[in-house]
Amino acid sequence: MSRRGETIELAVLGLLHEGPLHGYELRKRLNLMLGWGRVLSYGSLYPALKKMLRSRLISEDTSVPAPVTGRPRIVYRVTESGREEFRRQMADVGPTAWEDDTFGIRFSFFSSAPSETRLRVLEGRRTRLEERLARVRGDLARNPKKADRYASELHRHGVESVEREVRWLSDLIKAEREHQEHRTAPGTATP
Amino acid sequence: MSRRGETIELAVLGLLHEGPLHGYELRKRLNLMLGWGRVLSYGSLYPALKKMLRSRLISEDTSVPAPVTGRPRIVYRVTESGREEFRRQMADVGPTAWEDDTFGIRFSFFSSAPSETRLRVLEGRRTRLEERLARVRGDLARNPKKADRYASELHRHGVESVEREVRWLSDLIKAEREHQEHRTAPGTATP
DNA sequence: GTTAGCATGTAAGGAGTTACATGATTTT
DNA sequence: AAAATCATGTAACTCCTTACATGCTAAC
Repeated sequence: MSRRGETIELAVLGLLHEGPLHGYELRKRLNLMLGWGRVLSYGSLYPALKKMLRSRLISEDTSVPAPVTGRPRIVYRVTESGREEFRRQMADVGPTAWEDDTFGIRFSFFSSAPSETRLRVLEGRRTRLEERLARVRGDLARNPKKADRYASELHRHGVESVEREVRWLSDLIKAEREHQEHRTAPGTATP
Repeated sequence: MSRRGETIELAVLGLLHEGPLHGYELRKRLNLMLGWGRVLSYGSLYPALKKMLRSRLISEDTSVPAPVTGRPRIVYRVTESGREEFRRQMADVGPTAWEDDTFGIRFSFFSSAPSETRLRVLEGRRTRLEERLARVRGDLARNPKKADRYASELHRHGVESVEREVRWLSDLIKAEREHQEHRTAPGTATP
């Protein structure tokens, strides 16, 4: 169910909010952010930047020479339309917001999202993970002949990892709710 | 670094070792095995099966009618050359063996791999994860201005998850070594 | 009667990788 | 003298997804 989607685009938009950057530097930051195994290639980043230029989400500045090699370095900035797009995407609470690839990126920029959106995305993510746990457990119950040591060990570890993430999300949701509650007038909560 | 690679092929080969299966059933098993978010589409499975037919890794049997719909159901079997290929891949100890997508599949079929290979793959995987931890920690040390609550919270959780997986691997490695030691003559271990 | 599950496929397209191409500077 | 880091790109390709196409049976 949908693992696609402009992963890089949102991350670039978010990073450029903190200040202008050139491609090479951008890739390093992106790798830190997407981290955990994914190493983005230039063949993927540069075409993505060109595409974003064409759709006016960012603008380029070729006039800055690189300090180390004399070569012209291309510095990118978010445009106003890019800022709008970023805001729009960060306020989105559709299913794509809590899928594996996108969740991490959105979470990284959570400070830029309204508290209400944060809560919805966290809850959506938790529900998705709980659905997976339910599915795996159901399949396991219907298919109890699995005797292989390694296959079941992998399963056990997988389930535990997901359960751990669910607990992590629950803590964050709780904190987010408490934060919301002392912003709204106490005693005026929806009954 | 390389997340591609015939992920499905190895999994299909492994599953068919346990007995012949048709596409629809194969997809269900595959989804359980790759689990955790990945839901394989038919548009991905059927062409892969055709390709494997062409390269003679599997053979088809069209003569079996489906019990539920009367429609002809296509049952696949591993060929001898498929078994060879599976053995070859399961004995492989190159870097692809411990990358994210492939590691899980190889691990699932670890019973079919020689104990030596298991040990190498587990150690390779652990080393890979430790390299990632080192890289992330290094980047963090060089870049200490990260003050954003959410970004650093995500990082913390990521590091903890990877550390957990490293501990899991260490336990498995230990068990695998003990298993090897009581197979080789005791007291003859390499000094 | 309509939803869910069984069952197999194709065509178009997206997102990203690998490999190639180039070249300067700094560190080992 | 070699390797690493800086810096930007293109072309070909791969793997996989989405959407489409078809039709039957069982359960609600």
